[in-house]
Amino acid sequence: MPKLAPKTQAVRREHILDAAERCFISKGFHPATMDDICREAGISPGALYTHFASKEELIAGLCERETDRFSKELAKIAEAADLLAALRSMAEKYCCQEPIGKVRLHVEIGAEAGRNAVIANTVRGADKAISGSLVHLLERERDEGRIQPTVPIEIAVRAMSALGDGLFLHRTLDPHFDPTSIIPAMMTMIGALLAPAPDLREKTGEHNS
Amino acid sequence: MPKLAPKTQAVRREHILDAAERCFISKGFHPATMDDICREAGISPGALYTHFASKEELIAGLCERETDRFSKELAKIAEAADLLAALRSMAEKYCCQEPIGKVRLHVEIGAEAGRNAVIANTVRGADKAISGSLVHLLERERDEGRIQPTVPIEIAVRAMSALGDGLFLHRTLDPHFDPTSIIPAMMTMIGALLAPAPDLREKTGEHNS
Amino acid sequence: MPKLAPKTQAVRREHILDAAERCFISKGFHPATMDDICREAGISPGALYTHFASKEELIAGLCERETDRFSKELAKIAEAADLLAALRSMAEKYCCQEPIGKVRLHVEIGAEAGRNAVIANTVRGADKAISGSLVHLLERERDEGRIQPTVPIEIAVRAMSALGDGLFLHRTLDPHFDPTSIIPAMMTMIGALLAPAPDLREKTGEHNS
Amino acid sequence: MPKLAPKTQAVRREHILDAAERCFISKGFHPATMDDICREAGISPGALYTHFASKEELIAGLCERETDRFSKELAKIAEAADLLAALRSMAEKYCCQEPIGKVRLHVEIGAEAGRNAVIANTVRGADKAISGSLVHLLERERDEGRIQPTVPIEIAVRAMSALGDGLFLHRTLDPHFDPTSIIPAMMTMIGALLAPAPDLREKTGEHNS
DNA sequence: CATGAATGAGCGTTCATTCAT
DNA sequence: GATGAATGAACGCTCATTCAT
Repeated sequence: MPKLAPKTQAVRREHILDAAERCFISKGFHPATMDDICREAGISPGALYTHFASKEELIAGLCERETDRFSKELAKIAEAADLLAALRSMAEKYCCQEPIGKVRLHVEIGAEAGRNAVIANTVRGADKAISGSLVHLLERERDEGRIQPTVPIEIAVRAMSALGDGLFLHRTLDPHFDPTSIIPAMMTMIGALLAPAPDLREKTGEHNS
Repeated sequence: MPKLAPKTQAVRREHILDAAERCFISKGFHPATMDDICREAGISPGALYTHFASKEELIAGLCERETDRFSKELAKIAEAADLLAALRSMAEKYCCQEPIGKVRLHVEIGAEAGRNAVIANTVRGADKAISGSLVHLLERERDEGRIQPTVPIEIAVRAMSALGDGLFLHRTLDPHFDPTSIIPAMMTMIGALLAPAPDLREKTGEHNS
Repeated sequence: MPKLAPKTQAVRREHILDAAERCFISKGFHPATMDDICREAGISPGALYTHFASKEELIAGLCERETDRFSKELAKIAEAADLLAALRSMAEKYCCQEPIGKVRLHVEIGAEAGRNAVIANTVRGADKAISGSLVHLLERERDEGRIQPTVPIEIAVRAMSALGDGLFLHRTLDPHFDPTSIIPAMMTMIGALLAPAPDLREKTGEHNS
Repeated sequence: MPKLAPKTQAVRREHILDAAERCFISKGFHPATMDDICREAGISPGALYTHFASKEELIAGLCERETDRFSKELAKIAEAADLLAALRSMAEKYCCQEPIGKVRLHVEIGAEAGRNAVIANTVRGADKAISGSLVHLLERERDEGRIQPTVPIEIAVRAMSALGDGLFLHRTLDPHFDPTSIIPAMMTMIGALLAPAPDLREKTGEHNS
């Protein structure tokens, strides 16, 4: 019996990942059992384990897929002429429009990464990919003279990313919290980061001294 | 053994909470078992359950304790004359000096809160207490004319808090990440939030239109 | 500190027994915990254990009390002139009017007796006391010529008692079952037992051949 | 390991049921643990739980099996020409020959049914099946003129069944009690029930008025 | 390759009983 | 005598993973 055609393999993987995602979102990472996922995917445990060696590989797979998807959207957004408008779109997309179930799963994966090196590596890889794109985008902007040359880009990206992730945590804790309400404040912060106001630089402006 | 003096009771509770915290920090919330905690505290399961009715009450207890401690430090810091300096101290204290184990636990509790209403309520209560203090602090500053009257305080506090929590998530994901490196950027962002630069308000200034 | 006055002792015992009975009836023998009983009685476990050395002594105590009460009622009923009418009263009292909670407890105690010699002995003692009274009653009836001299009294009492206990089991299994509906049939059976009809003796009449 | 043939499944179930029955009989329903049963059956807890979802399903299974077996024997006995002889056989079979362990378990299940609706339903179903057969048998006898048309069959069956169950309770309480000694009395009672002696009907004859 | 029955260590929690105060 | 905190063995059940078919 020859190996399954790679394409079939990939399709099956996606199918399982879909099922796993639905289960993780609806029940949570720990409460969802491998049997739940098998049932959702309509396959047997043995079949699942030929594609993913463990529960943690399932989240690893989910992370990668999510990163790919997000990177593509990010690339599209990055083509916009106005940087701040593009960043605002990203914030709205990522922080506000993401369904609460995915937000919760995202936080659960973060928590899990703190204890599990395999997951931590995967998540770190995903973060690097996305942050890397952003860094590239900002470097281009800087090189083309659209943002201050003194802006510490890596740090700015980290701060922006932290802000977004923090919003995820807040959405997890309080389902009534409406993230759109702080988009303006976020833009103020981001704007300040990328083009520090001269009058503030005397008080707080360590990052470009 | 007549009723333990309330003080002794409290001491015992603290003792158990200490043991639980050590276990949760070293093994994680889910992997740490009630037996681990009993062993660490040197008591029997029955004794533990006379003080805490369940594993989730243990984290509730930990949350409350942490909130109390943090609130006290916050109060002390808030007495400083210079608001931005005070906020910087807080950021350093909370985002940078917190040991990585506690940071991880903090994120795990956040993740758990997304699935468990009891924990969610506890954490929400803790957040409210701390955010409330910050709101009061900023309102006083505003009333005394030290920050712009147009600043939307609740939102600013939420954004600052999200920024801090996001840093926690980043520390969890990457143990090599040094949070002190973005304190300056954080201060830029916070400074902008509390006294938006006029030249940015045209571009991003929705929050005080 | 001198021993508690015997009377106080007895009062306390009754009080505990009352609480235990309420708990056993409402929750069942196994599900009711010693703590439930302490709470119901308003005393501490230590106090309970000075009066009853174990959970099984509690049911032993309950059995004895019940037997005493029932014996007294039986004695009163036995004074009636008409034997069959008296037996019918007893059947109604014991099989029909007993509240379902007590019926259930009675069966639970029977089940427990099958595994626990202490309880078995107590229950056996209670049964003996009651059956003994009935035997005496019937012997008197026989000696005074009111029932056939050939009736095997011990066996008849056993059969009557089994019939009553069986009804308990049926009430336990089916809460909708109305025991009054079979009182007439029971009386037919008891009547036949005490004065076997000559025409039946040819077919079934071993017991007085 | 593809799906086990239904037959193999059934064999496995029987094997587990056998082990459970041995454990319940030797230790009692509550004291016997799931681990005891696994050890007795030579399987792991997980394997047990693929066949029976809980401890209570195990007794449900035992009840059904017992009912099936008993129904078959009852059917065989019912073919006998002489009704009273058949009933006597049944009484001997059911009340006397049943080993004491099974008798105890039977009573324990009855006690449990008083507190546990799932078990109560199962037992009630089993009772209905058996009583139903008896009712049919007696109706046939009546229709063929072999017992009085006035006999209230349902009630008679209930009374006979209660008598048998009561004997179970007595055997549980007193292991030295010999149930064969009251078979004759039982037959007298049953005989009276099915063909009430005219001379008794004036005194006790409510059931066919 | 798929199947699904089986594994088995381990979980959070309970509760009759004890005994220092 | 009373108190109630403490004990600790035990329980029913779960579930990620394996492997014979």
